[in-house]
Amino acid sequence: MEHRIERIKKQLHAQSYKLTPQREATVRVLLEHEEDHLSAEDIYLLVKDKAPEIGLATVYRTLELLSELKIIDKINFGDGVSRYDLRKEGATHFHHHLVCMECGTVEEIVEDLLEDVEAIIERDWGFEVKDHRLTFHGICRNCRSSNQSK
Amino acid sequence: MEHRIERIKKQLHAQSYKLTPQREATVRVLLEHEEDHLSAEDIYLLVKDKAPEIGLATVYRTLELLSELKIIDKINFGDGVSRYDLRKEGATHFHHHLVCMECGTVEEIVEDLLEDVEAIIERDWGFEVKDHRLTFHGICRNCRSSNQSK
DNA sequence: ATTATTGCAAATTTTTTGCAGGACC
DNA sequence: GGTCCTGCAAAAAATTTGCAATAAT
Repeated sequence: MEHRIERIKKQLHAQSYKLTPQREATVRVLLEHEEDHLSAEDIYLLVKDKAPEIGLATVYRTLELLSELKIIDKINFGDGVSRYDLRKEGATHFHHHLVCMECGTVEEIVEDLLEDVEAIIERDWGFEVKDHRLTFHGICRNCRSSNQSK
Repeated sequence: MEHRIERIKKQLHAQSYKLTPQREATVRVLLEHEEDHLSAEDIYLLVKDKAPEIGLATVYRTLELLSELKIIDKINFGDGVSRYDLRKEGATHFHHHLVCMECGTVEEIVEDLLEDVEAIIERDWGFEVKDHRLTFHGICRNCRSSNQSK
């Protein structure tokens, strides 16, 4: 945990940004909720516990900064809200998501799975892939088995 | 063009919705701009040419209805706006997109490409895939070649 | 000192809702 | 007559901006 904060601090410093207390509090919330997919508002409320004087605008500004530095990714699951997701350590590509249409759970997939597809895109479309967003919508394992027993 | 309107009309009637003049005007705009990825506001402005008395709220309501019936798909490329994209005729899955980070052009990919990946998701995660969103971010063919000549 | 960063309030942007009036069986 | 649909205006939700005050180097 602490070493991840250190790493992020270095990434900021490398671009001459500072890890201010507000930014650190925000990063800590993101680390502590790595499994979740929090909105700016969600994050704001959680950060307030650590740093009650923080403003919502600062949270937005911090999230934007972290996005630019590719420390987090902004993602949208179709409700009107942007959500923010920490990149996995050392990952160059954004991970994938399985959104259950029944219970709303979001599962993460770290495996690449797109190597072949990206090769085709580069070969047949001449498009140089830098990043991707892949989300599957469907029914998760849990909902499937509870449906069956109905 | 006309037969596609007819088809959509039938799809609406099948769920006992009507293809009102406002809805038809909206669908026509979508058909005429199939290559583009218009926002609700964009669509509103274009529909006003055909049906000047239409209100923005009606456009939103129509787009929502068409989304529910899977005639169009709502998509978000990371700017703050939702965009709407007609499904290709007979397509069961949403098509993919290549977004150029340099010129902003959005290219469409109709080929499935995800069959293998979806099989893995179903097999290894027990997740029943119903639909997906796949967007690649990178540099398009055009920008790559003009970069090279610099 | 200079520059980056913050909190607050106000402004903007995008989308949704309430409701009275019309259209359509 | 009842239901679906519409336009308008107002409201709500999400995000951004301006600016004066503060913190860091």
